[in-house]
Amino acid sequence: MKQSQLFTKTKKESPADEVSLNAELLIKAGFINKEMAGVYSFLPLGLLVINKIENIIREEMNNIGGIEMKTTVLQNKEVWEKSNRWDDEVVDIWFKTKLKNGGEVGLSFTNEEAYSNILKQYISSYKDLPIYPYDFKNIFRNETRSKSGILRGREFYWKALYSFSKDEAEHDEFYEKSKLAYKNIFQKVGIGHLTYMTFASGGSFSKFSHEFQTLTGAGEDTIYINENKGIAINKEVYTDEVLESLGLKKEDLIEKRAIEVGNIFSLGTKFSEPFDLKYKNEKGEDKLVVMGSYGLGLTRLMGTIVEVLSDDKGIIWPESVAPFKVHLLALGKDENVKTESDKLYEELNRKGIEVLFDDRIDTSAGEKFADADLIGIPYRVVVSKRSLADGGFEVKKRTEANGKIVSFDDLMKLLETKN
RNA sequence: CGGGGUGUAGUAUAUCGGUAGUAUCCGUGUUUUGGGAACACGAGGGCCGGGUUCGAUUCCCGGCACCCCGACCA
Repeated sequence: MKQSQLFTKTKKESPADEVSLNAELLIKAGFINKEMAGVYSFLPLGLLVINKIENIIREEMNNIGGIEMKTTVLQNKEVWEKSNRWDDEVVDIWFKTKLKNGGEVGLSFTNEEAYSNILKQYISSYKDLPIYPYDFKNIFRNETRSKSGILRGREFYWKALYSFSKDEAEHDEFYEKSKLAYKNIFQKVGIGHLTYMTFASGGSFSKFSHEFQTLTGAGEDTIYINENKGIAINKEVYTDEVLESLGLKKEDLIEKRAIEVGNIFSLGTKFSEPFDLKYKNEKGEDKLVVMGSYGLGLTRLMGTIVEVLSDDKGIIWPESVAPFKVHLLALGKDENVKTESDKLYEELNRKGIEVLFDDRIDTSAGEKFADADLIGIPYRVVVSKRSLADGGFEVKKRTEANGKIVSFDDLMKLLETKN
């Protein structure tokens, strides 16, 4: 993409109405636009990042048997009454509205009911199980206080998978697989080293759930981590009994602030009962389906990556989720610079290497450098009179202080290698 | 939901009970081009409603919006 065609512009000043680092950087760099408190649009650059994250998650979910679909945002009141979660006294984060004909609808804040209701039509035999449907969708929660930019919004984008298994054993097997898939996801998006699988409360569903918590001061949770074992305990279940059952000792744990980037739950028959979600086993007996839920907020994950990976100049995207792999800067109005940078741009596109080309004519070198640092694309390639005189193109990683001059061929070789 | 704070050009801010200033951004022109270039000219502003006052952007009341702390958080 040519930067001259990208309508977003970077901002020099930090927004006055945002304090959180993720919102500040993402707004300054032109990834998101604030619509109201806790509600953000994703601009071209932001959408590219979300798409990258989405594809990583999709790949991992498909690997463990997930099958993608799409549930609706508008929710049927009657369906939620079955599980007793329509009442505002029970769930206080509903956005609800009226239909013109007088009926009521809600905007989905989670998907258990929708999936249970749909799957009831298709599950009737043990031969139909297990199944693992999931979707990516926008979710709405009427939070009394949204905060921290895109870390806690009223509208956000998430992935939710639900497991439908014949029994506890089959459920447990998938549950363990999902843990590994989640670990892979966080590893791939570049925050694996800061993300701990954390024992947490299972709420009203089960004794425990597992959260994936990324260490950051911007987080909302306090967890106790065991660095050697790579696991943690949420403060909400930090008791002697739990420590003992997990074989952890207090003296090996360190208290940290963290943000929950994913959460997996065993649901048991909490939803299959009210929805009468049963199947016939081999003996012709009716059995309740055993369920699990596996959530992951993509927008929160994107915000977390920014919180954790940036410096005083801007964002430092891991290559796996960066909007582009290469930021190509053409400096000056020299004809050779134009010719060579155009040529390089075309060649990168031809090879399928994602590139943002700063082809703006009247923009100074300093401004282009500052923009490149702020936007945070992994590789910066400079074409200028000076670089050409020195023998080619200057390439610099966002994480490095100084670049080096390389020839056209060496540059292509470098950028073609998979990391 | 409890507490605290803030609303002034697109953005960031200053001052002020009496013609609202600066930077940036935007437009035009000239000179520039390796770390947010320089000069000139130009365009652009007081959240909404009420009150006090000769006069309110400023003071008072109400509303709305936004931020922060806490509560909450499948």
